[in-house]
Amino acid sequence: MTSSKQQVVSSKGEFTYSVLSVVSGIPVGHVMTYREVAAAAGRPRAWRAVGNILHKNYDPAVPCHRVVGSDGKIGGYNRGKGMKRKLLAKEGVLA
DNA sequence: CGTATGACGTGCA
DNA sequence: GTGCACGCCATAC
Repeated sequence: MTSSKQQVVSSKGEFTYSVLSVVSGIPVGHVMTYREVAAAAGRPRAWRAVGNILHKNYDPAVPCHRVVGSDGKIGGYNRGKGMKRKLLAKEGVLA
């Protein structure tokens, strides 16, 4: 395969790519906290950046609505906090 | 390049 | 029980 490196990562850090990958891999009916996602991405101390990444990431393939705070509380959502809450309730994650 | 922010988390008063 | 302040990482401007 040719040589050199291919920039398969869209111009973003490896950490961002991992976070999006992990979030997109969350099964329906299950939620992960920002801390868990950051840990799964390889930076258990970067949950703060995870929120930033999701906030800037408008990728529909990333169910950021399955990512909640440590209290299982909804933080925010690039499409509307109400929408996130509705999606969680629909999946049975939220009462 | 450097600065400031951000969808947070935790501890302490 | 509640509120305030600090710390941490990465991104974007």
